[in-house]
Amino acid sequence: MAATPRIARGPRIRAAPPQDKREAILDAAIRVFAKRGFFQAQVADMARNAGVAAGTVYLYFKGKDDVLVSVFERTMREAIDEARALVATVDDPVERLRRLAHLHLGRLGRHRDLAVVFQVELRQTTKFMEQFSAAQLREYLGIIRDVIAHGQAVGRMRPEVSPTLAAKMLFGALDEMATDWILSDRPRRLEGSADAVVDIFVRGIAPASTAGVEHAPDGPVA
Amino acid sequence: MAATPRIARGPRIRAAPPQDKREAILDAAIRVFAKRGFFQAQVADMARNAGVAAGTVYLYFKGKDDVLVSVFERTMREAIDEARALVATVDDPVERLRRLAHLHLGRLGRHRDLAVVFQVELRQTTKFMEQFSAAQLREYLGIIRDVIAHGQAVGRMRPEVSPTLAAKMLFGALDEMATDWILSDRPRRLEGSADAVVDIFVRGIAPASTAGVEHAPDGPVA
Amino acid sequence: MAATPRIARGPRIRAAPPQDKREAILDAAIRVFAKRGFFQAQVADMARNAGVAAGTVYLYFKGKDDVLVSVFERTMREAIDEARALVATVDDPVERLRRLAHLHLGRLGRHRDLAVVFQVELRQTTKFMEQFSAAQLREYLGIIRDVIAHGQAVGRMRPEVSPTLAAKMLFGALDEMATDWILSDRPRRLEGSADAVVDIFVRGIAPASTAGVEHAPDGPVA
Amino acid sequence: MAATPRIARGPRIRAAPPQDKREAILDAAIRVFAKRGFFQAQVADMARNAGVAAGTVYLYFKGKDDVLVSVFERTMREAIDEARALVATVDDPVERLRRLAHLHLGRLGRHRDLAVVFQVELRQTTKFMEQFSAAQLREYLGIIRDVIAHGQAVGRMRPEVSPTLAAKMLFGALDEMATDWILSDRPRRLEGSADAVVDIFVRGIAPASTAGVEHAPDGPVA
DNA sequence: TATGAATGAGCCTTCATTCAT
DNA sequence: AATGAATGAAGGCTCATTCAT
Repeated sequence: MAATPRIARGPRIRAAPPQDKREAILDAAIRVFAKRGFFQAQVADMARNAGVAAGTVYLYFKGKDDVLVSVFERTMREAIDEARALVATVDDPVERLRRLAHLHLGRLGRHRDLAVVFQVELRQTTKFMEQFSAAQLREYLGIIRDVIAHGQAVGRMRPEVSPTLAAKMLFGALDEMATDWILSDRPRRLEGSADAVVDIFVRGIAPASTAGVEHAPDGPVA
Repeated sequence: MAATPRIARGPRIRAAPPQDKREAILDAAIRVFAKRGFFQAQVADMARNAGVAAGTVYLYFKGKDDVLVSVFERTMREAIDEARALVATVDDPVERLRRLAHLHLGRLGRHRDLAVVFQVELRQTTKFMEQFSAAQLREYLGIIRDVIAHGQAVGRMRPEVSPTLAAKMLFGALDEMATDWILSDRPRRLEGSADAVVDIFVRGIAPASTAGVEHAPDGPVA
Repeated sequence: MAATPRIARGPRIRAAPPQDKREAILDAAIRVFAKRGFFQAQVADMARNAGVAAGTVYLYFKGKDDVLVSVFERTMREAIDEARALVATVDDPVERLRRLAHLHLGRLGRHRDLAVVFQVELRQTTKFMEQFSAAQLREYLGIIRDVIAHGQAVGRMRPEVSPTLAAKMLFGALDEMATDWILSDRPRRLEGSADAVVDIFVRGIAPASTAGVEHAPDGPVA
Repeated sequence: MAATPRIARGPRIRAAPPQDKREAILDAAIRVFAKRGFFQAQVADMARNAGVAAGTVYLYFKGKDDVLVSVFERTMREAIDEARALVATVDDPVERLRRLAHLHLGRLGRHRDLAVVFQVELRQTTKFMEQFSAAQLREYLGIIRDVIAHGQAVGRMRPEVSPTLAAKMLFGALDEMATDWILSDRPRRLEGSADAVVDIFVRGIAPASTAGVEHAPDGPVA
């Protein structure tokens, strides 16, 4: 979303076809992983869901593991790109966090299956994930960390707080909202928790002077 | 703790034995689950690790699933009991949270394998966990929530914050510390993050007036 | 049944005890084999049913197989003894067959579980039965065969019929009645089929002259 | 039989294959069941015998049970079809029974393994067979019963005999021949007993007047 | 004798992956 | 590129049997 519009340069012959199936398989995989869990999911299910034969999966992926990793990477790439684009657009540190939280919970809230895969399945597989994609997670956390560090630099956030720890803390808090949302039955909107979480968090890392000062949730910040 | 000193006499023939093996299997299971992950763990491994035959596992558990559930339940029961005992001992709301955080991270930090199982394996299996033990998780969260609600009642915490949401937020933040600790290689102490997390969190939910005020860790509060 | 009343001679010290359990296990085995089938039956079930511990079974039997063989042998011994006693009492060949059929179907009809074991379980296990107890089956069939041969000798049965084949035929016919009775739900009496079967059979092997002649069921034959 | 001669041309690419393996597995299963017995038979053996991998069995059958049931059903279908065809061809009631007996014993005599499975294995498994295939057995018996009932209608058989009981009796007698043949070592032909059994049986249910009268085996009856 | 906890060999079944078509 | 029938390794679970008590 909000992807940098690719300048239609060059012909780009043989555009979509080959990757159509790859995408279809990834989408099907998300559904199946969400419903059955990674280990219980069968490659044949993914294939059927994607409308291809089981063998075809192996034309696009090295194996079942690779499909999961690819789901992770595709999503993280999008998330990172969106987060980067957001930071480039908004200047106020607090507003940046607020919008990042909305982005995060919004994405998961819109794709429940994706949320399940990320909150539930990817954890359990962390073991083999370590070898592959920890870098992207770090990158994502790094964006939050940098926003906080920048906030400290401009005096909007308390300097003695570790930006790294604070970033993890915010991420963890949002994560818990997502996990909780998945496990609960009530059909409330996940994104609805974003402001409250960020509010508490921002107060928590606000400089002593600003504390108590209403941090203008929606005010003319950016 | 402080078990009633058994008068060293009397028959007491064949007293404890039966549960020795059950505990041994649970401990072994934690090690194996931590190393291989639930689905890749083999019952035979658990048994070997516990020093019993594979079939013996089935004398104490209904199956592999039951072992995992039992690990969860045993640990949660302990955690809940400890948390309850703590709340009964300490009165200051902020101190309660600080001590709960130490308890939480301390326990996981002391048993890395247990931490892995809880942060990684139990997530992925949430699916079948839902049916069994969601109640205990809710109970644990409920303790935190009540502490916050009480803090609000006594004016130590901002009343417009949802105690439920705040509890999840704190839990999620601590959780992320644990997950991050597991995935990182540096041998720092997990419990070391407790104060920083609680500090930010407590500031985040502090009443406007108290913000910035040092939250007298052990002072004569109650 | 109708066992020759043992003259109460001698003290018979230490009478029942030792074999009480053996008998109890055999009886329990019949019930369990009938309900679950030999291969699905568990030794532990038999033991529980007999009111003893699993290990006790091995004090009286070499193993599960031996229990089945013993059930067979105990029953066959009784059947053979009864059949012999009958033949010694009755002289008329036709009446002998009639009474043998009643004995056979009566015994099975009275103990449905025993019938199930004999008609169903013992067949499938014939393989390992061959090695043990084929002899007793032959002995039982031999009694029938001898009755027929005697019937031929006294002119009551057609001489050109093979007594061996005829014996098997009668046995098979009775057997089918039992099998059918087991599989059917209707609570009719198994022994009720005895006369009809024998009637047809006896006519089938009757000398040409006697055919159609009522075979004087109980009349003064001998 | 007498398959329509396929014109030897045309594409006919990949015509039969799919069921080749299924049939091969069924044939192999008969051999293995005959040799080891159902419960002792291993799926892997069946597969090896059929020249396929173990997993392949599960492409054609739901499980081991299903293989046995399928053996039964395939054979019964053939037997019933043959019996029906025979009845449609022959008119004389006695001759019908004679030919049915030959068919029955001939089939088993030609395939000793099949005979073993039918006489031995299928009995012991009657328990789970009840749920599946009792109908076909009844159908088979029904054919015999109808032949007898018809024989009574045309005055060739005694009317006071129950056709159902008589059918079971004949079936049981033939059955015993087969079982006995299996257990015996002598290499005599099983089908050789057919005439003798039918002869006795037919005399047994013959009308008083006809008794003793040679039952014109092939004469112009119908 | 009797017990029953413990053993561990054995096997059915699943399913990721391959490969001939 | 696509298919899907075939493969075969792998592992959870059962249960007959043993043996320390």
